[in-house]
Amino acid sequence: MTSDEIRASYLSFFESKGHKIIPSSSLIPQGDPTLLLTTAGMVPFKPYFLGRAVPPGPRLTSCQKCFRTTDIESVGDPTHLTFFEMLGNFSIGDYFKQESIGWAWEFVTEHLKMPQECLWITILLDDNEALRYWKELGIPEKRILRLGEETNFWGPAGDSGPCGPCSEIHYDMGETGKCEKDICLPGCDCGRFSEIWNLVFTQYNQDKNGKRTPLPKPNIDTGMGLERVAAITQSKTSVYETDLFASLLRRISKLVGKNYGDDPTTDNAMRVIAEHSRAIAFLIADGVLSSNEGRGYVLRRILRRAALFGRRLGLDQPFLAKTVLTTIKQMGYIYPELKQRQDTIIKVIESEETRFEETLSTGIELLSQIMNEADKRKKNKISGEEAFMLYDTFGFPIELTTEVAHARNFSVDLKSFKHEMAKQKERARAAKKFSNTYLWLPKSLSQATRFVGYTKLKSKSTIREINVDNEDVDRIEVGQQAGIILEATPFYGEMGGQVGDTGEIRSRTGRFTVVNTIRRLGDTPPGTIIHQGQTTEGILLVGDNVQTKVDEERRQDITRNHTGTHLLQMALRQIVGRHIQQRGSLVTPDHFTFDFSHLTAMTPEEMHEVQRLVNERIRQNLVVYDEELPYKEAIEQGVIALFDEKYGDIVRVLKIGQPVISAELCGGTHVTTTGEIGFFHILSEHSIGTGLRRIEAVTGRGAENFINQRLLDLQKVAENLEVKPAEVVNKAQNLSATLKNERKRVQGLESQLAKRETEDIERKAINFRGIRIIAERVNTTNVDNLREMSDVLRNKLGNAVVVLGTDWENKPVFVANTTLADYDARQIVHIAAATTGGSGGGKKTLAQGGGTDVKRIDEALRQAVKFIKEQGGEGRHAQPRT
RNA sequence: GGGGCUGUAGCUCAAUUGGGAGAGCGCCGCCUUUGCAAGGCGGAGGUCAGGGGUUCGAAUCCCCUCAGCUCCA
Repeated sequence: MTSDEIRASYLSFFESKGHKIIPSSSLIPQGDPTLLLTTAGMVPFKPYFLGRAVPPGPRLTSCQKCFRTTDIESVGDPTHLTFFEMLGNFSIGDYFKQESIGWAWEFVTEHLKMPQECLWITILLDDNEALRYWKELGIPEKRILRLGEETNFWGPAGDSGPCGPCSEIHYDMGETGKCEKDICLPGCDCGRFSEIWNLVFTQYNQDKNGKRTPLPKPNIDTGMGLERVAAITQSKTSVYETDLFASLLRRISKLVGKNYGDDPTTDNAMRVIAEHSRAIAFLIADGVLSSNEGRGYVLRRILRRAALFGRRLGLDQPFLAKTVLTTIKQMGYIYPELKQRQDTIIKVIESEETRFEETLSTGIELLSQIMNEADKRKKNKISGEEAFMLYDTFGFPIELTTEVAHARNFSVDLKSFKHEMAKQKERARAAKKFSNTYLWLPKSLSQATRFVGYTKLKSKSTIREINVDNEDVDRIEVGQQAGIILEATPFYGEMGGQVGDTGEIRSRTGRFTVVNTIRRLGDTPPGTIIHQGQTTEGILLVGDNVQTKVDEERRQDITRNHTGTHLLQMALRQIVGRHIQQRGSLVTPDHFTFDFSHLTAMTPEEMHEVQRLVNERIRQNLVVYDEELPYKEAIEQGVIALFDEKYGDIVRVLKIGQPVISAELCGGTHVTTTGEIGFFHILSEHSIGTGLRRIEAVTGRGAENFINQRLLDLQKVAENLEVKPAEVVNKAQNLSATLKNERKRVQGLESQLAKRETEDIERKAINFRGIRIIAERVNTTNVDNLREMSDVLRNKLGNAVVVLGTDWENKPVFVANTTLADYDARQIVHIAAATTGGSGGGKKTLAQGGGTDVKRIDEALRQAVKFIKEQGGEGRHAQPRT
């Protein structure tokens, strides 16, 4: 059976058992910020299991793309994978153990046609219920193993939540001859047994103390690895020999010019490249861009690892685009996102691969420097610190350090390298902070708050809950801070980047000022809306009828900015490229930011063009309206959805224009026609990380304020330059050119003056025991000139000690210059500078210094002369230095 | 989120405890010469990424911002 046949047969089998087929969701878990990547088939169904969202049916089945980072370093051996496909069937409070076990057996034996005598079962020690169902199917008890909780109990994820025993089906591939144990059974690591299917029976809820209580409606969650099953049905010993990898390995061996299977080390490297090529293609297709954090970092790591192993096979040119293309070709018709984003995938790979080449060559350069240094000291060891520095700061892989070092008979202290690594990890862990999210979880998980704020900014409602300091209360009085939940509200709770509303809630007896509105975490939209603020009058009670009123002006500012983000995204996609994807946004009353995926900085022309297009759309006064659609239908229509966002089954699609120029899934508030936005202006565009850019912009009143401020600034500049605003640019250009010329002219004049002054001073030289001493105050204010003058004087006079002082911006400055061996310019300048309350230094032949008291410059020079005479006073012969 | 490194002439990079901004290549001019990266002499080109601080004095030390590289979570 081919892998395509297995996939199709699994899904149709469970469809025939009343399951709804759910297409694989993104590798980026939706609505679950705690997970880096989708690691199991059940991840997209978690909200259903937790009762947070209504499933499309009680029985579901899927073939889910999965990615596990834990085994990255192990990839290359015949068994480990980072990317894999997981087949699964799920019961959400519907069927349980008996059906699950029966169907699993039926599918494996009748559809996959696996011989019964090769199949082994494991169950949890005392799970006699599961045992009974397996036995009823005719499986001999000797092939059913009872194992402990470490292998056969699942969850909870974290410290509490749903969990339960599991039961696994293992396949016996026959004696490998490699096993050294007396009895070889499932779970043995010799490779004889392959775990193909895990049936999880979630029947308990575990609380934080570890106490388990039975769930009223237990669930089923199963997972069967497609790759492993394919290996068995195709009678292969490794997943890499299946049809899933065949064409990839063929492509790689053609590139490398070596056969797969000839040499174990080569095979290992080829497997790494094959595995990572698949993973790279799927990660990028789901919107991951290479970066130095989070998912992007996972992508970068495997991409570089693949490139590294390619080098080992002698590939010195970028090659990953080619292998990844093979994957796209093979899998593209099952996962259309691969084909749709092919261009982006190739682009990302190529840029990352060349970047890695650069990293490697600087690393090799640095490493050989280190070794050259060590050679000089007759050492042939690279310390852990050095190896870690190469890795941590320059990204040079430790494997390469070892490799290059060994080639030159150097050893690497791997032990202390690991120690440095552990320290780094500890630092990162210690720095992990708690996010200051609102902690209150309302006790009554009643239905979501009805949001009426799309059309109204005032409404009547009833108080459902009040909370003070994370505890439910019945009433609040003046001055108390609290959170309030209403039956219905026009207040928009912070979501999708749009900040919460402010305003007030009034009852007959009190008034509450809302300073922020948020939503309860973990809810799928629309969620429970919580009004945060303070009682400003009287008292409010649970059950009170209230009048709500949103701060209208502020809301309208927010609304204009929010529609602005949609227009901006439309314009970016049209002008910069279809690959532009929103990665986040922040919409406040005064401005908004829009983050998007893009590899390079935008050009000024692009910015200008985007701005022009958005403003044109505003002037066209297009109608803005929303529609409610099933999620799937919306996606099929090509509506833009955010990757990280979790959407309900029925989604709100925000459209602009007829014909439509923009359609996005969005829960936010918007203007009714684009003309209301007034004006749009981009404030800045900059990088927020590799492949990520941020645009900051304003609309409406914000834009007006901004433009006014700019015009005012321009007016002031014009006044200062004494020209009309229109002439400011010319004037400024002229001024700076003039300034530059003037500076040069002044410098020329000053050095001319200095030259003349030098001649005057030369005559004032004192003769002293065969040398000439000059200690003079000069008019030149420029320190450079002072230095030059001293040079000239010294050269002209021959055996001379020159000290010059001047007043530079109301501060004394001194230069001492001599080439005579008996005099130290540093000491001389120090005496002079100290006299004026400062200090100085430099070289023995030329030193400079300064002080604070300009009135003492002359005194300082006298002190310097005195010092010089004392130095030379011992009658030694002064020797000119060469 | 927490670290490390880098930013100096058009390009590649120097500049020792803080004390005179440099080299090579490239560019312009002149001379010499016609042979493969020619030679000689002369010249232009710098807000030392930007801002603030410490200091008599900052490319150099401290803080912030920007840009790039990199590791950890």
